[in-house]
Amino acid sequence: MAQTPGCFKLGSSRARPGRRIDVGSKTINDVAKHAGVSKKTVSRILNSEPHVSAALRERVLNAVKELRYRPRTSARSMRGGRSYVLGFLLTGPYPYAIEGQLGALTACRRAGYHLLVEAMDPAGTDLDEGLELLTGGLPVDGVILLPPLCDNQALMSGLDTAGIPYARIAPATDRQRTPYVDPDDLRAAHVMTEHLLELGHTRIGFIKGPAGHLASTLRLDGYRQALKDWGLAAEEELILDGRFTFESGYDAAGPLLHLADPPTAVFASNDLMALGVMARAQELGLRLPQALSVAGFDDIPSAAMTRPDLTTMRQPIARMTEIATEMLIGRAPGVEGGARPLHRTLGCELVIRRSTAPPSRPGKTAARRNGTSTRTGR
Amino acid sequence: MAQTPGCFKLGSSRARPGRRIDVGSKTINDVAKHAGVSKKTVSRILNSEPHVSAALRERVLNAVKELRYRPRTSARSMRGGRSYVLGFLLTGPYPYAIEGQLGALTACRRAGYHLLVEAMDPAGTDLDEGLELLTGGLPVDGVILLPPLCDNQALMSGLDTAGIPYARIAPATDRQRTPYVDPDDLRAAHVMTEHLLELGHTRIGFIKGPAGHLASTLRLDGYRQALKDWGLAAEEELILDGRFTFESGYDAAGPLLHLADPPTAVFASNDLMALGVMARAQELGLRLPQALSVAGFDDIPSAAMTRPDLTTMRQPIARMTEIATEMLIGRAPGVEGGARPLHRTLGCELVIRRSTAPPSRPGKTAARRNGTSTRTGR
DNA sequence: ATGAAAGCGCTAACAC
DNA sequence: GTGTTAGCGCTTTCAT
Repeated sequence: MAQTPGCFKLGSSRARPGRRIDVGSKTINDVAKHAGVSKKTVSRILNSEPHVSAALRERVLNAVKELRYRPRTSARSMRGGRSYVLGFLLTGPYPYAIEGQLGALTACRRAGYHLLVEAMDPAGTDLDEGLELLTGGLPVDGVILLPPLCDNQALMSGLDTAGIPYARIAPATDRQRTPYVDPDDLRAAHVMTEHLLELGHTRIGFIKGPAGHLASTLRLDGYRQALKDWGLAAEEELILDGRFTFESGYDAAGPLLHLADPPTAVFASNDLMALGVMARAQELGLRLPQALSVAGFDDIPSAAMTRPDLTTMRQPIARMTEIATEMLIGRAPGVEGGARPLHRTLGCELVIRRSTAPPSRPGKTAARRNGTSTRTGR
Repeated sequence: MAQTPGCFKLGSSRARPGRRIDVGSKTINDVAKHAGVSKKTVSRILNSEPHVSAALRERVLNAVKELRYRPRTSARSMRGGRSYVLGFLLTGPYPYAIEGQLGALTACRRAGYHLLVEAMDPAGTDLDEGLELLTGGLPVDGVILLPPLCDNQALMSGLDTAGIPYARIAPATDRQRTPYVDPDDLRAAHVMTEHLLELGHTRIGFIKGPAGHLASTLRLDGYRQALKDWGLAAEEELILDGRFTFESGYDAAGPLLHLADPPTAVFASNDLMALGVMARAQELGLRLPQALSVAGFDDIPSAAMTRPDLTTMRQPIARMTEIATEMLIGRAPGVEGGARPLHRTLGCELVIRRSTAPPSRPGKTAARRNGTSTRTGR
């Protein structure tokens, strides 16, 4: 069979039988000796505790650098209260999960934390097992919750009971309960609607998301608000139900496009539905964007790859999780974090592609209210 | 400011100041006392070491269950050689990364392991920092390497030096070096080409992947092989270069479709390029699939969401990482794993959608060799 | 402001 | 087969 050097133990000055993880690594004792101080002093400095003279601090920090010393997390978490590990829960193969992890990792690396992923059924049937994983073997200092887990009551209660802090991304319920970061859906939908209005559209269809979903509500509100700001009445026949799925967009497009006076543009409140609308429109023989402008929300990878490519709103997923992670680390036990804001709302970015264009049969021009903006939010 | 129950410490019988992770948790001492045995016996049983009587084993296992005891990973890894943590390296927001994590987690959970993610620049500029993360703070017992990291020589050498085992997914180089799992690209491409042949196509274009990429080579070989099996000559004018990107597919489609005798079908060796081909074809006014069949490879999410939706090959990413993880765990230090196979090749699944159909202007029928198969490989 | 000693929960080594 | 002892690398007391 094949050789597998990747799997053999490699020797080292400190290697002992059965100890692979020690390869080349220094301990706090080595640093203390090298700097001529006690272990405790090194520890104090590494944990930025008070009562250390600047002189010693520098000496120790130098020794740390020279020896390329990194404190063993497992040893720290034995005596101390922190594990320096954060949990990231995965509910399924959603592309935004990776982006979220990348953001969380940015914050983790900066703060010397690690990120542990665990799979968890969104329905929460394996809740107990999942919680045990988070608290049992390798207890985490905190958890980052993305939709749909961020609105799972049972999970949140379980975390509360276990005493594990958590920060949420775009939570729809119980918003005062924990720190969270969310996108400015209302403003973003407003901006997108204005984009369509500026193009000259006045009959703009809207496909809603599932009821009870906060983002659904906010995006619809933003749409209504923009129409109102431009002196237009929202016509209810142009507002259809959807469920944030491709199929629901496809299904809603039929009735919408068969209206006696059909819209010249459709704003689907997420990309999946927008793609569905485009698919249906093309099947009906409509040329896009001439016969129909379509706009989405989310900027999923597919958005850039259909023809015409989709105008949409990009959410700052990575930034949101990064900030949420910072909130979590700032509030981890043993760290002062009282001054940090608990909530943060981030703007979205309008990505104009070729699925939106001026209408070929323009309606009466709407009154434009103000200038163009590409960034929404603060 | 808002209340944040998620962030307060909760009391517990064993809670001490600064120790949150102990909430409600039992130690090996509790179990030993409860079962009336020594710590070591419990330890032996939990680590399935030999020399324990069945009677004690049961008693201890019962105590473990009753007390809901889970050994603290940090304590185990202090004394023992294992950390019970595996590393998963992220190079960017690729959708397959999540699928891979899910597969790895399946194997991890089964074996009591945890999965730690770290971001690593595919170019390897932060290689040292990344390796330090893997070996330093929370040392991992092994790493799962997906493309493109699985062919990064510097990274592999670093892991070898650090003595960290790794298993790879679909490695292109140095295949005898470590355990790996890969898809049967050759056979899958053969099956896809046959699908097109069975539909009646005889002029089938092929868009290659980047040179030096093993999958590129194998997929091209599969295509050539199938043509040959059907008694057709591969025409070089139908085989164009690509780089596995949407743009490269789009670019290659132009020359291909402007040929004097253009193909009636195109097999792009990945979905991104297939989407590019479709986009270009539609811009040229071709109706799909009537005027042109397009097939891809990978089954990325977008494949199901373009119109017509894309016929493609689904790779068993989750299964592959699951198996790779098992290889890794089986070979982790302290565990016997000599008998396990080091390499494994998995079949892909042909997903027939509406982008492939019989040609509207059929060429001379090719000689069919054998029956249809949907599953490739073993 | 600094250091010495104790001990976290577990497993390796060595008794018995 | 089973128990005892020691100690992993760190942080916490508590002394100085």
